[in-house]
Amino acid sequence: MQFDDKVPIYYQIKNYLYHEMMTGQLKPGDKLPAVRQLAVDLTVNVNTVQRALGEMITEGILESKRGKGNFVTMDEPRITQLKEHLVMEQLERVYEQLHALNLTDEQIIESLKRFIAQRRQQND
Amino acid sequence: MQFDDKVPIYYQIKNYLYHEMMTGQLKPGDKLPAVRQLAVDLTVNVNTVQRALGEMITEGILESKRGKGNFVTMDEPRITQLKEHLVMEQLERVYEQLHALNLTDEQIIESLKRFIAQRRQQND
DNA sequence: CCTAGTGTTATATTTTACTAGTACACTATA
DNA sequence: TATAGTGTACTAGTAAAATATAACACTAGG
Repeated sequence: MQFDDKVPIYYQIKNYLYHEMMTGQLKPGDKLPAVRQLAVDLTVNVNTVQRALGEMITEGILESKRGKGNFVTMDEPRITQLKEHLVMEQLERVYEQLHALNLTDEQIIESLKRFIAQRRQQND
Repeated sequence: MQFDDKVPIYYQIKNYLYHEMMTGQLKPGDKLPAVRQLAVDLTVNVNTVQRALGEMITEGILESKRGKGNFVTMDEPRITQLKEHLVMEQLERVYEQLHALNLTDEQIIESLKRFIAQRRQQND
């Protein structure tokens, strides 16, 4: 896994795991790889992995069973709820920032549309 | 001024000054308050102010005249260019994050629209 | 000239976030 | 009950950010 120096590794690990869950590669009830194994796979320290998992456990999205492993919660609504929360967080941040740059609501929407259209042409 | 612990103070100072410029409270050619005055106003150290201003000078958005003060550049296209750059930065970040949460391009646009609509009802 | 006001630079210190190493605690099972 | 596999906690090292303090450099005006 490639890490971006601008943001903490543990945060990127969380994002990675969120992504696995949102794309269904990690399903409710699934067991995660052992923390030491994850640490090896991601070439980071066990504590860095633990830091990420610890926060997700606090969020109620993972459950840890000492001696057994870490598991994705069976509480599916909790997962949906988390996703919505994460989306809202992102939207609030970008809205606040663009609003601070003196863009109107309409300009914010338009700029996002243009960005995505432009991005499509280039990549996909 | 209120600072958010999650992001460096010097960075928030930059954002504050950007905002002042984008909303026209700081116009091209305007003189900024003295660094020591800014430090007092913002209750931070002179070096922290200098760190923010230094980066903005490197960006070509501010000009410093030793013994006189710091001034907003007269190069208006540079300001426009910077604004576009800042907007793009925000859009790229939010797009990447929401895409990672498995939202399609259309869903991303829709969620932003809904967010703004909802926000309008509550506040304005 | 001298002085007050301005930006600039340098150094040391403190604080905090992040990461790492290591030892501890629990579970299953052979 | 021994052992391998698991999560957890404690402690320390590193780097970035912020501060404190001071000295330096330029400008304008008396």
